Amino acid sequence: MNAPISPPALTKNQTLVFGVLSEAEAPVSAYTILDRLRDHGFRAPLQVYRALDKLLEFGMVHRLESLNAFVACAHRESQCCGAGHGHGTVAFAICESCGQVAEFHDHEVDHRLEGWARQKGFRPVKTAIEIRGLCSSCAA
Amino acid sequence: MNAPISPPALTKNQTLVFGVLSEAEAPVSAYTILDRLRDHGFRAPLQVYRALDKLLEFGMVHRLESLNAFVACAHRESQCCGAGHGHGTVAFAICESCGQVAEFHDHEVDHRLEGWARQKGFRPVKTAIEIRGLCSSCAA
DNA sequence: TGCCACACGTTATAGCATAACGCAATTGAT
DNA sequence: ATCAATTGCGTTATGCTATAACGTGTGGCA
Repeated sequence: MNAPISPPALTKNQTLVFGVLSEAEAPVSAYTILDRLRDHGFRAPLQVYRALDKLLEFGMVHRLESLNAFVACAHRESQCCGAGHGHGTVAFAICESCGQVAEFHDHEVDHRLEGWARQKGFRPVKTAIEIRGLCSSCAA
Repeated sequence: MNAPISPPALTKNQTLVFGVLSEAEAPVSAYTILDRLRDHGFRAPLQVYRALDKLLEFGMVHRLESLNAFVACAHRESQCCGAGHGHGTVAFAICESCGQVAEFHDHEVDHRLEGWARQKGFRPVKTAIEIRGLCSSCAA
């Protein structure tokens, strides 16, 4: 369930924004994206936010709530969950030293959170799991 | 582990800010807190943020990352985990219709996330789990 | 042709958070 | 008692994040 909308061809702005996120080594804020695209004609925040909205809708990027920043989705064509994706909630581990983000998901966590919701009659729409800390390199 | 610092006597500003959060039925933004305390002499955002920083440190309030807002901690003197608290990560279910927030924790979720971290050598500092959706009343 | 949906561009504004300065009160060791 | 260190406080200014509201252009399609 909760499958992202299938990605149609991207528009020019969407392509540019996705490109910035794909090349980045760490989450990027909307205003940083704007700055990096000034040479491509970007002038206003809305150009970025509108592209981001669509990319989020397509499931191609994630928003990190605790950072107010964005990353390209790291698990396209990926590992588990059988055909395609449509995995459950994605969790993020964010290194506060080097900024790198690891993306993963865990069925058991999903089940537990779903179980709580079912029991309480809460209908989940979107779940954020973000672990801030130090990655193995930085914790050494 | 991760026990909040024991709460010393609160200062005047901390008491006022905590009062606003305690009486609120839903998360409150820093600027809303400011507005509600203008009659008590609050004039600037920093008065609020400084009090919030301390209350967060004492474990008396939580910040909701996906909302940029704050709530009083709902599980003082509480249910599980044996003596006192010192529970693990707290999760929030946030109703996007009525704004109410339910606070809970789940050991199994904690264990799974800790397990992932241990396996990856990631050292967690603070974890946010926020489920946005509709509460049972609003989903009806 | 006329309508609709959608992306886009621009200006303005709203909302969230902190830097940097200086003063006042408290504590606590000498 | 006094000095120094710490902590909270107040103020001004600034920066970062996000959206409202308006108008233009383009492509599909009855």
